[in-house]
Amino acid sequence: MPQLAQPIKTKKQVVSEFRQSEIISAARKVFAEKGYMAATVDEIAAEAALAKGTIYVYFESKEQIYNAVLENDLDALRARTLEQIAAAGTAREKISAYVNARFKYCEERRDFFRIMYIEPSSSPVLSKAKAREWLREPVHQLAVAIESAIAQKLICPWPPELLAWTVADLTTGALQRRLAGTPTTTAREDADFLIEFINAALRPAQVEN
Amino acid sequence: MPQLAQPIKTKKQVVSEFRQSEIISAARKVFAEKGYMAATVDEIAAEAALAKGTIYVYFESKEQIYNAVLENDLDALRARTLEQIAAAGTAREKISAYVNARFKYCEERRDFFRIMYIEPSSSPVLSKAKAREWLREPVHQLAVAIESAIAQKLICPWPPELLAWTVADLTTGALQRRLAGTPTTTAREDADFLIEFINAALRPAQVEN
DNA sequence: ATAGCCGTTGACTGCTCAGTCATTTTTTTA
DNA sequence: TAAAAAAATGACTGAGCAGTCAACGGCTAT
Repeated sequence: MPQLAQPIKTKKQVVSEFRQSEIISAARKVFAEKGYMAATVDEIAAEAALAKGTIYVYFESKEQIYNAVLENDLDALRARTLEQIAAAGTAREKISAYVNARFKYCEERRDFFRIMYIEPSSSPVLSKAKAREWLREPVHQLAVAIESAIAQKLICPWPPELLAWTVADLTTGALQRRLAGTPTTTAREDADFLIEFINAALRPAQVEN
Repeated sequence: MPQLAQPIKTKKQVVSEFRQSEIISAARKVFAEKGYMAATVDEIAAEAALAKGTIYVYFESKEQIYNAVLENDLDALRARTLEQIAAAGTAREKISAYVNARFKYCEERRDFFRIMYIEPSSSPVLSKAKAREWLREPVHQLAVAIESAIAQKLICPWPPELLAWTVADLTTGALQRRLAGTPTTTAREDADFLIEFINAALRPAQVEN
């Protein structure tokens, strides 16, 4: 029985993970189209080119599949957002990085954003609440950067947390609008507008000395 | 047979409308708690203290009940928002009026806003799309006012439509956040922050003459 | 009082779908 | 190549629920 010492993952685990990610991809597509409730496990199985029974070998329930999709994508989105924020220098640049990261990810992962924003959801595990949870850390990072920029009098002294959430709201709102209809503007234009708009609000008030 | 000439509505119609509004109220509550899919017509019936059969005398389907709830409340919200915008003088005041009208209505109609914003929805008639439709007119009114204020050089020349939608996004975002968690700030504080923030972004750029 | 009308009722029907599991197919091992 | 193990399958079951309808009771008119 050839027992290789190195591999941490057995072949079984590798295959299992591959199947899981296949199922997740299929599920993402179906959930994005139909929403949680209207999507059926049979449809997910068909999309994944598997029988329903196979799905239940890798996941315990429809709800677990849904959670796996969300957690998978939310994790990636959060990681990328944090990375971009960290790479940026000033508070203004970090805000810009936040907006751009979200816009970029939204373009790449249309289906995931449909689930998050447009989706007729209705899962027992409110996706809205989950999304907000995953937003907390990036938004907090923005707030920290904003706070220090205020201390240095670089920007207008708005409450940092509130301002950071406002940046998030503006981004979310713009993306939702883009996903809902057929946008007349490019993503770049929308993102640039937001960034300029926020920057305008951040200008320190003219001092009347 | 006493036939009063005046009444336009027959007794039958009055009773019918009364029952419909009773059912709508019950349905609003149940839909806000459970979302469209998870809510059952039996629950709505129980909440309205009626038998399920009676519900189907006044509405054709669960979907029709849902539409009735949304249309009823969206109509009222739009009417009120337009009214407040119209009553305000300057563009800045109109923006202020918009934000305040939404905040006020949200306080009064918690359940309706839950359906709109938090709700695990999943109806065949996407409520998100409906809400956006009903937003169009108020937002357009803002855009018109903004456009003329820009022409008068009262405010910074942002694209009017985009700016108006941004005001809507900020309001929606703030309200969603309030509904999702237990807010640490008062509604007044949140609304005032938004209004000040927007006004700051609208300051005409300092001219370096 | 009583006949007839009409709003109300809730047990019932049919359908959809999540989740199961005995069977079949594929892969591994010897 | 054959036996054993593992993976995949899809027909089936049971539960939940939208929508129906025959029967009921309370009100009105005579």
